[in-house]
Amino acid sequence: MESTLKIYNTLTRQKETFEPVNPPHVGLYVCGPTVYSDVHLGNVRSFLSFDVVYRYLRFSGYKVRYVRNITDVGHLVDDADSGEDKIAKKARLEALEPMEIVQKYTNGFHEVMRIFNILPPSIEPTATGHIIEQIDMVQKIIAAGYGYEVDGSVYFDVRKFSKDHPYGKLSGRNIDDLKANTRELDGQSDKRDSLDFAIWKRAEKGHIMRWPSPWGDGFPGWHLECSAMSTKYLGKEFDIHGGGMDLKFPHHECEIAQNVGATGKSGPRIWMHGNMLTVTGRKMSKSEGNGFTPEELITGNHKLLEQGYSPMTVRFFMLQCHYGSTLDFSNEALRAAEKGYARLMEAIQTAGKAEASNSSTVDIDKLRTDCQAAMDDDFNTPVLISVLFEAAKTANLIKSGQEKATSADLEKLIQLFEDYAFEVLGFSTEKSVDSADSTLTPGLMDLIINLRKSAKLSKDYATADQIRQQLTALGIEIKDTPEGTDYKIN
RNA sequence: GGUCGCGUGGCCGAGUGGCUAGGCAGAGGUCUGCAAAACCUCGUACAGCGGUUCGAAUCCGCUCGCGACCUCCA
Repeated sequence: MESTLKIYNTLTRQKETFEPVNPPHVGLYVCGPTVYSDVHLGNVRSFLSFDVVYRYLRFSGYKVRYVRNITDVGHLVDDADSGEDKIAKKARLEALEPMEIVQKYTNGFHEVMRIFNILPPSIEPTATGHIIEQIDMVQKIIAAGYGYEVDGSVYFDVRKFSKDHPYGKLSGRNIDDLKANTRELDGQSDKRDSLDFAIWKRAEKGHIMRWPSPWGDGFPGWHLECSAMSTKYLGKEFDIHGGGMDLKFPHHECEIAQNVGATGKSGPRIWMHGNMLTVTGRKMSKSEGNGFTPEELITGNHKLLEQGYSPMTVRFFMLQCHYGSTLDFSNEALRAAEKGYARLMEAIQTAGKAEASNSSTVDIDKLRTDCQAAMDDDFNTPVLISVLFEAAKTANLIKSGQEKATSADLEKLIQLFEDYAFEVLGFSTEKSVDSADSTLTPGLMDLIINLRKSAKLSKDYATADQIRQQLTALGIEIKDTPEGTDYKIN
């Protein structure tokens, strides 16, 4: 397969032509959620970005194994090593079993993914399900000389590692700067050096989540799971690793060090980082408390929200921005997206109703080429959407007879929308599907429209307008066109 | 403080040496009994100051403003 896809690689800071390690297979790993609280919009943006990456790779003919983990252990609540496991803490607060917390928020996460039409990954491994693999990796790191045990905990020796291998390349740091700027934290006395990070942590008494290990009861370090699971399912060398920009350092930097330390290989060839969602210029984050749950977004029940927005409106809104740029949330922008999305979907419906001609005045192939070029250029969804709007305009012009298309061209146009709007961008039509009414409604609407038509023909505009008004009140929009009357249920 | 990034028309947001991004809002027009929808036309924007160049929003330098990471975060 000849690749025309270019991807911006954070590691090299440039766009690179995508060449899979083992074509036509592609290994894609994305850092998943920590399931100790509800996902917020910023999380959704990240998973959405990589959903489109996954979709486009598949669409381009690759056989993609997409691994997105569930972090159900290992992140600490407070400062690094002195803290208590986030999930364990939440469990105590809510008087639940840790795994009950994990299940609850995992379910919630899946529901949110479903609502936003984000595809499930090929494998969704959990950290707790890969303790053995993680212990194994710790042992390999120790054997390679980059790990040391202190009193039941194992740390990664960053300084020693950096003598043999580059450390900090991904995030553009050098260890001397880091050293100078590292905060001195309580409870770090076990470490030989403040740059070092835990890969296995001793469980104190009362710590609920614990597993036996060669170093006593404990739990895996925060960065280890991704290294262990990506290696297990995608190999020592694979294609793409994605995640949020905020994971670049230290999380991804540590992952690389662990990979090299344990396997001799650095893991992914390409690192992709999605940028942050901001609210009035500030990063939306859990700690800032400026995010919304998806439910609040959809219902509009949040102080920052002037109204609710449908999941597809949000999806469209986010994809109108490149994944690598920050995207600022605002009601005004979301409302603009709502209208734009509706117009696009409307035009796609229109394409299906257009009449074919004997000849064409439109160039659908050009549109398709443009769509591909947009996505090939580092998944440039905003440009793709702009091309889809051109296609939408084309559809409208064909329908109104200002342009002509053969039936073959109409087919191509419909297929273009099918491919790029639905399959690649993952939009879906949100019409309220009420199966019982779905056959009745068109008949009723024809009846009503014909009544109004009769009224209009007899110049009884009062009646005609009344019908229109009352339909509008019911959420049905009447559209008079030169070809007749159409309607749209909002 | 260290490292990195950003600043585009009323709003959102692509582009990154010369060729219309696109959406929303606004103005005018076509169509219509009217309205809506659809379509057409329109704004001639790139933080500021210098420099490189035949030519810069796009490259370089400086200034101002904003942000991210350096601590769990997508």
